[in-house]
Order: sequence, then C-alpha cells, then structure tokens
Amino acid sequence: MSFQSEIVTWYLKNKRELPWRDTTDPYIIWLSEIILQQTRVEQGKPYFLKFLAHYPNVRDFANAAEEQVLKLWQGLGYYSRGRNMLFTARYVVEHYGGVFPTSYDELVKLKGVGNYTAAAISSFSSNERKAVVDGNVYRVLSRYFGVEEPINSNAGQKMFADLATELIANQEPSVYNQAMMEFGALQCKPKSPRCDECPIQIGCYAFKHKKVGLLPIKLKKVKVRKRWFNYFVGITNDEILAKQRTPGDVWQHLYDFPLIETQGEASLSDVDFLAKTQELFGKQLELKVLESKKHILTHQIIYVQFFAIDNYIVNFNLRTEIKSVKINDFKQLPHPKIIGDFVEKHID
DNA sequence: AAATCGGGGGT
DNA sequence: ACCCCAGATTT
Repeated sequence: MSFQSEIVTWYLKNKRELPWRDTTDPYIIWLSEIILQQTRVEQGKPYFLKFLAHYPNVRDFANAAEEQVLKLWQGLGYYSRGRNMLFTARYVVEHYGGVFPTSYDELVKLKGVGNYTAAAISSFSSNERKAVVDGNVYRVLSRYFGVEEPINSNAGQKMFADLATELIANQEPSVYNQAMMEFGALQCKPKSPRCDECPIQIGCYAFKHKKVGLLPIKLKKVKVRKRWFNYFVGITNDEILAKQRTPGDVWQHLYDFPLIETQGEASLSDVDFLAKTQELFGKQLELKVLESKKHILTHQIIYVQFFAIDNYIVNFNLRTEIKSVKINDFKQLPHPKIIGDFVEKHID
C-alpha cells in the first residue's frame, strides 16, 4: 500500500468523532477552522459549539455586535480571529448574498483565511483538491520523507507545500486531508510518538535513522519579554473604573482596568511608583495589594498586581480612555483571561 | 524574513 | 523550562 493509502486506512479506523466532521456546510467548517488555528481540538471544541449555537448561519454571525463576539471568544486567545470573523461574515453577506464561498481562490481572499484554512474549507466543503499543510502535516511529512528543511523558512514552506500537493493527487481530498492531520495529532505526535504501533514505520525516514525526535526542524525560538502590569481596581457604589485596550499591544479592543506599567516589580514603598499613582488618582489615594499573579503568553511574561484603591479622584484629563461603568455592564464586556478571572473571583 | 498575536497542555 | 497546537497578519 502507498503512504497515502496507509494513512487513510489508519484514519478510517482511528478517527475521533468531532462535531464539525459530519457537515459540508462551508460556514460551519469556517467556524471550526478559525477557532482551531493554533488551538488544540479539546480547547476549541466548547467554543465551536457555543458559537454555532449563537450564530447558526453566517447571517446571524454578521448581525452580531463586535463586543458580543469578543465576549464569546473570551479566554481563547488571539482575539483578532474573532474580529476578523465578524468582518468576514459581514463581507460574505454583503458580497456573496450570504452564500459562503467554497472555492480556494475565493476563500483565501477572506480576512483571517490563509493558505491552510482556504485549503481546509475548500476540500472539506466541496472536495476541492487542495492539500492542507498545518503543524501536523509538517511533522508527518518531515519525518516520513526525511525533509530536513526548516518548516518556517521560505524554502521549507514551498518544499512542504509542493510535496503535499503531489501526495494528494489521486486521493479523495476531504478524507485524505483530515487523515493527515488526525494521523499527526494522534499517532505521529510531537513528543512520544507511537512509533511502535505505526502502520508506516517501515517506510519512515526518521524512524530508520533515529531522527524522530529531531524532526521537523524549526528555526528561531521566541525571546520572551518580561512586563509588569499594575492594575487599579476602583469601585464606588455600583460602578467600576474600566479601560479599553488600544491597538499596538496585546488584548486590543478588550477591556481591563486602569493600568500603570513599570519596568520592574512595583512596590508601595517605591516613591516613584507612588508618585505616578497619585498623579493619576490624587494625593488622598489609599492603595492596597489585592492579588499578584504571573500571566504567561507566547512572547511575554506579565507579572500582574491588582491594587484596590480608595479615596481616589481620577485625573480623566491624563487618562481619557478611563471610564466609570456599572459593574454589571463591566461584567458583560470582553476581558483578557487574567481580568475575567479576577472579576469572577473578587467582584460580586 | 522576523515579529506579533493567547492560552492551555504535554514532557 | 521548553515545545507545540487543524496559522494569519503586520512590520
């Protein structure tokens, strides 16, 4: 049997039941694929079900408010995906009369849809012969065929794309694509792959040359930036101080609290830090540390401190983006995970 | 070509 | 601690 036939046979026997697998509706597939970008199936699944329940079709999605979409997205990360989805849903209603496109060439023009996602939607919805190349496929191809070109170099991307295109010839595109990804996810895993019970062990370059742990090759490790966020929780009666995050930084468009970022851990005994807080909240300000946490992102480690503030006067001229909103309204807004967790734990 | 964008899970 | 996840977009 060929490499492809072995993979497909393995797939038909071992595939998971997933809620987006038994449809050819391009809208539903689009929903699942955007959610699953850089996201594990088990993490994305509840979000997929939630979004489908709220927006059963692309017109429902297009009619949503951006803050509602971001609220549903809360906790999933890479929030521009949610905003791009809303833009694309409205675009599809406007330019395609609400009929979601199924061809690769149309799909790849949509905001938030790149090579991978266009190949996935087109092959799953209309069986178009476009090979998906995601992290799973890189790994399976790299190991089996011994491709040692880095998967994140230009040369490597083209090499893997060309190889994947060759391999999908004469295959059933929808099934073959899903088989490759499922095989990578369950069998040819990044760590501790199941080589002992692998149907294509015999032809595998990496297994033969004991390079399974070395492939695929990936360049550059991200250098992590450390940051210190000092949040100020100001509550008077039934209102709380809120701030919407602006473009050019993490969590843009989401809502958090008034913030002073420092270059190291801020302390109430630090006169410099105290001066900044008084500039923003007045001389009578009383501060108290509520909680300290470490929040880890891909490119940043953020040390977060939450301060309760009393007897404060907000210098709105200094920070015009700060608003005072009803606590119940604040809870309805989309927040970064660390803020959402804080609110749930500390704010009644 | 490199940097940026989250949060969670595996080893 | 480090790597990866059904990647895309911006710089």
